[in-house]
Amino acid sequence: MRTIPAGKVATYGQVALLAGNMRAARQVGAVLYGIREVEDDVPWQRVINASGGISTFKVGAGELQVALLRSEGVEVERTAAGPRVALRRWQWRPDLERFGPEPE
DNA sequence: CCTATGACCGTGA
DNA sequence: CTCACGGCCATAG
Repeated sequence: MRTIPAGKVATYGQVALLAGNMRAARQVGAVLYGIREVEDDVPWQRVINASGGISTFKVGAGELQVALLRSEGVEVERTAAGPRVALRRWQWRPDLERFGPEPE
């Protein structure tokens, strides 16, 4: 997760894949659940679900995540279904980094 | 060993 | 766009 660049986001499944098991997305979330926000120095805020939404249920954590993402340049829009990020544009694509920004 | 659970995912209606 | 379903697999009990 520390390899995810600031200003980009990754999905749980994506992280799971990078970790070796594409189908262990749930475990990724389970790990994040136990993260010590400050001390562990991992950009947990860059991990969102496959729909571009925030998955945490911890009160306040969602707001914090949105704030953190915005502070690093990621656009988070407010929809009826809650905060949402356009993966089309903000998802980290390790294999495409050298091609520059994704054009919408 | 067996069941229930969950910061998930993809597909199909 | 929304919703339901089935699949996943490490953990906890």
